[in-house]
Amino acid sequence: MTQLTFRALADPTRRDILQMLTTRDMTIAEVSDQFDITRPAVKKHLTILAEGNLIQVRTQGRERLNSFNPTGMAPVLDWLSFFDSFWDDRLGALKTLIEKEIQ
Amino acid sequence: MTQLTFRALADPTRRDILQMLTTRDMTIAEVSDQFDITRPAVKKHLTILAEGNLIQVRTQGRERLNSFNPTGMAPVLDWLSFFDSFWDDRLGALKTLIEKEIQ
DNA sequence: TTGTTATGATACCTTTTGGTATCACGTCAA
DNA sequence: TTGACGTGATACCAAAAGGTATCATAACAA
Repeated sequence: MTQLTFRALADPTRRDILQMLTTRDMTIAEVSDQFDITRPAVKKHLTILAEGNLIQVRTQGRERLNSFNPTGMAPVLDWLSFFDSFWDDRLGALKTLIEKEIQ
Repeated sequence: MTQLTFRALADPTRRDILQMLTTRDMTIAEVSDQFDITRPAVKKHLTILAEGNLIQVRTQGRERLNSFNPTGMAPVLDWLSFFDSFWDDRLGALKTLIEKEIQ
């Protein structure tokens, strides 16, 4: 669902969390340490990110490791591609071409 | 402000309005005709889109024409470019290269 | 001038959102 | 086994979001 992805990206804290998770997988506690909000608040953000398919969670003992899921960004990229011709024709055309070539 | 752009894109109605405005400039009344919500509701959406710098408004007599502003999407593209290496290295590199060439 | 039309602005309501405090539960180590 | 630790879940709160109804204002036309 495209809406769940955009919703997940609408909050600045969640966007920051997402960028953090690109450096390494983290537990909730580790993520919480980086922000001035409580762990339950971070948990809520992670839940919304998971609903938007932007992170994946795997259990390891009593820890739960959260990792960035690049695939989840696809709906946003797709939606944005609608506007390709507006910001630059050449770039848009090339992007389409390369994306086709990849498959 | 990046946040104002993401906030503007978070609502599905606003995203639809934006796509509509790529076909032609429209007044509030014209936009309202396309949705099942009242004109004041549409006005609110247009205000938020304007705050996100995604549309521009010009007065023409007693009408106010709303037009899509492609430049406003830049903060989102910039933020997304952070993840370029994740979804495809070749595409990301090429994009950066072309963007530089354009300037 | 007067009525219609296009729009802006305000007040108000309900739901969602972002946050805290708190408790319950499973897991690891001594 | 017992205590500490990491996490999930729930209840609750204030603010923001999305919506409607309604009124005010400016411009066009007869």
